[in-house]
Amino acid sequence: MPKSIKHQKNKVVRKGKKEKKTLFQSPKGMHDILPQEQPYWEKIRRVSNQIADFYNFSRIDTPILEMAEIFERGIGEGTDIIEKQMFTIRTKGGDRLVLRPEGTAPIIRSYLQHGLSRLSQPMKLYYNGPMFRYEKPQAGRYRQFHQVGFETIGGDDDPIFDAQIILITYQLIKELKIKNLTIQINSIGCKNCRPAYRRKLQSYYNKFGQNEICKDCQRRLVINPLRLLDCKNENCALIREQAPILLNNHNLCQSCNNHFKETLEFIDELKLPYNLNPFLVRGLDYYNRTVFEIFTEGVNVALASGGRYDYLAEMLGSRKRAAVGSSIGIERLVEVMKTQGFGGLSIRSKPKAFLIHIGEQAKKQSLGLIEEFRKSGIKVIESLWKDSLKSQLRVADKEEATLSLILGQKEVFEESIIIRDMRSGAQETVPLRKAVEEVKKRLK
RNA sequence: GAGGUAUUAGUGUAACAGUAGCACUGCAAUCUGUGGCAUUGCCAGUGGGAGUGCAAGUCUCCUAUACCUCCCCA
Repeated sequence: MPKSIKHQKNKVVRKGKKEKKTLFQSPKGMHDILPQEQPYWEKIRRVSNQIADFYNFSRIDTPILEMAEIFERGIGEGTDIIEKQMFTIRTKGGDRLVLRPEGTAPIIRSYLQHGLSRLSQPMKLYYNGPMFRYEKPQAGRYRQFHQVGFETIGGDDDPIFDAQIILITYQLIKELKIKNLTIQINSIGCKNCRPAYRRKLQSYYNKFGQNEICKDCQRRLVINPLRLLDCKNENCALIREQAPILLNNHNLCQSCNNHFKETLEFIDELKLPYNLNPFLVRGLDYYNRTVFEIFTEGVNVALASGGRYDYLAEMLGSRKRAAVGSSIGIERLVEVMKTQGFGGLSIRSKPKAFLIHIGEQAKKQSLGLIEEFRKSGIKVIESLWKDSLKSQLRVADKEEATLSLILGQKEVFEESIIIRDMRSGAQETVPLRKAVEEVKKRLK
């Protein structure tokens, strides 16, 4: 029989037998956080809680959904986040709700709504939760992602608040043993000086023809001139070299200049590794003055970013209130922790003892016996579905139990139990009613 | 939103258009009262859909997802 026919047969048989089922997947750009990844997340939660507690930041949680307008007013109509990246829901009552694309605007909304400005100022708040942006996913860029953020709201605009936000953001990342961090920092001025600078920049770029400036920059020139400074195109980079810079020539007004200078002085004092980056601009409209991003070596996206946003409260219908904050991308941290070999993380505590049963009677008593140990705070695990002593011991070994407790037919009859030291292999039979006490003694 | 690459058991990988293999993991037996080692066996796979062809993991198209360069951003 020729091969070909045989193959054909096989194919028919295979297709006839198996109807292919398409399994469901998580939505595009949205991921499960599996048990083996949880230790990283738990570590980040723990470190951020500790840092927040030490620096006296109180936790705040706001809804996942907010009125769309909060972001439209705060982040800015011209930005990608608003124009293309919001998941929008229309309620039956006609409200436009969105899955929050970031955490700061909702917090200001909450701060204003609940009159937190009447408590002692500044209000120091932190949050940790999922954010949503409808965009094309890539490594380090997801449709659902998580941020931890710190906000200092109210009081005056003392640059020491800027420095403290930068410090704790930096320390949080450092605490996770992420190496070679650098802080990029810049000041983007205020309502008084930025418009003039923006015009200056526009007129500079307008000197160049369409052939000299890339398409993106031609668009930026109209929509968001500050972003011109950010372009990665080679020609544009050349042009940029001669561009007016905010930090020079009194492009920043006197008060912004002083504010930035003082901020840097505090950071110098802390000896944080920063670079003055006059080309750093942020995509969100609400920023003014200090802006910063934190990077680790070898990753070209920021792990964290933030800045001052004194106008946000005003944009949301209140009066101007000094505020500065930061947000940290948890997925990006996890990714770096993995690649930089942050090992040895585990959430579950190692079991102290492992209960092995042999025979029906022992199996019947085992759940109750484990409860005795739980009451005494001793972690006892088991594999009660397995019947053979061997396989139960094998599991005990794999789970790295210190002791094994063997309850067999003979022991049930005698009301005793065997305690086996898993390292030495030494074992001893003790009365069952003294089991907890004896295990405790051996665990010391 | 624009271009590009990839997708083979749970994981990591191999296969010139011609028998889908290996390693780890898991399960089990060797060994129904003593683990780690070992041996043997078992479970499990070409993302989905169409096309070309005697024959498709391999070629073509569509689709889904992931990733890369942009846009933008945590």
